[in-house]
Amino acid sequence: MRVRFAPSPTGSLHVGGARTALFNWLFARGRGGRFILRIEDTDRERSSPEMVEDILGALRWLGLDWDEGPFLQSERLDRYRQVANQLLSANQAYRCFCSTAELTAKRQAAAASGKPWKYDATCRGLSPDRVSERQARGMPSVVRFKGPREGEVAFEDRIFGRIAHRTEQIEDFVLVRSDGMPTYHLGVVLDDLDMKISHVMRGADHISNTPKQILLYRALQRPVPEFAHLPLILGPDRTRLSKRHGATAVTTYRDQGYLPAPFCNFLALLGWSSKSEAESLSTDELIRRFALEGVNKSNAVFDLEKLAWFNSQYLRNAPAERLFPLIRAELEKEGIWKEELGSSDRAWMLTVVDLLKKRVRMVSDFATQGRAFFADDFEIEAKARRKFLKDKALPLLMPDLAARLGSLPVFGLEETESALRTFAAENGVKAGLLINAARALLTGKAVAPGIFEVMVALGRERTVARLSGTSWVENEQEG
RNA sequence: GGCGCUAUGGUGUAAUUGGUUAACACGCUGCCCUCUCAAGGCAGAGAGUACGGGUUCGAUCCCCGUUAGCGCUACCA
Repeated sequence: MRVRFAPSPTGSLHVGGARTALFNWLFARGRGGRFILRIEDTDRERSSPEMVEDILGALRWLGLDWDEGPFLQSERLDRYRQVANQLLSANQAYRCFCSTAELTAKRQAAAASGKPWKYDATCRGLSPDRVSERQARGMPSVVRFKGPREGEVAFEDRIFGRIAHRTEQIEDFVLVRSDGMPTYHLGVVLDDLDMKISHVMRGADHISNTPKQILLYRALQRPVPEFAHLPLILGPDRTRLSKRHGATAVTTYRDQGYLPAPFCNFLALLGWSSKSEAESLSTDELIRRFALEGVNKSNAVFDLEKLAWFNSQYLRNAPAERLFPLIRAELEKEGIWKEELGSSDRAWMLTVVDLLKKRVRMVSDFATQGRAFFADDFEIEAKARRKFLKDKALPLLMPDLAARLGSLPVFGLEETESALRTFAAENGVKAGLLINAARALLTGKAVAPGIFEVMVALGRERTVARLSGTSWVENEQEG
């Protein structure tokens, strides 16, 4: 069993492409097949090497490793020309000299009068003499497939079932452009043939192209592979996902702090169902369960909320150890990484990660939401001030509380809690008032882990320093 | 316009391939817990399966039509 993913490098890898790649990969990994990567870069204008790099990078990030390739179509040009010539001499293709201008004029005329249009096969019957005469004159030409004029092309799609077209509605499509480059149709079938692809799994936007390709297989007298077309991924407005809908490139999800495993998990469930109750599945489970039978036919809407949920699930359940390198990268990005965190303070760092991971949605949140744990310079966010630092009694109470905590013989969870609560009782205020004020002062946030866990994590020294500091007071009085 | 495909709560999907009070997850609402926010627990709203016809004792499931959406209709893939 051999499958492939064949993106064209005209843009970065988008979520639809990633889903196609993932399905192919899951299919191969689940049944001992080979996953081949091929780059369809025959469109010179729109393809670029940078995009090839982007795509490879995105696939690596997703963890979709390939067994063969990447093969570039631009390196197989001789092969396409050879077969095109073979088709030409077998009278299964012909040279067409119609100019783009002529063609578009005809097409527009047809459209204007509401008539359907397909290439009118003007050059199909050209005599060999005329052809060589025109070529001698240097007239540019393309090679068109000489399709059958009657009959039917049908195939059994593994997902959509039987799909049939009448051949007369298929035009004589172009195989080789006037610049000598093959078109998509020639490229795919030849590559899939040469690379011995057994299952062609791709987006449903190719479903109407398949009959053309089958005609080519027939002309070449080669067996047709299995086809499995995948429903498309749409934006919230049910139109095809595009930049209009926000982020479509998988690298932007990577950069935003999503993790590959939950990202794949989410993608896998777009158009496919494991038929199990649990949806949060590891990559291994996805591999084990994936089957073409579970793929459905209708297009799916990309739901960011659910993706975020998968991500937070994964984060919450992941061992701190595994998250460590990712968080380190985020801290470096924020400029608050310190070498000790990787050595002497490593164990401490892991406990902080365990503390934070339960209420985080993205990896980047560790560096933003959790900044106060790793750095002493942090802002107290406006929301925290507003919610927790307004009380007039606070400027007097907090330094005293700090002193009380500072004098504790043991600085643990229970000790800090009972110290704070008795302090509150002595001063006739609710513990919550002090707790929340401490939250703002210690973390700079209105949202944080349990306050005594925070204190213990920060340690006595930093806790006392932050609680007794008074720089926040003036700001409050102004506001 | 032509051709093709699809159609279950707001979203993703289920429903022993004709027999269920139409299920699960995300999201949403309320309550509990509580030091915030999550998480967790509990309760709940939300679809009668696009619409209309058939077939059948019985249709989410089979057939036809309509509508809508999507795809293809390039010397783009």
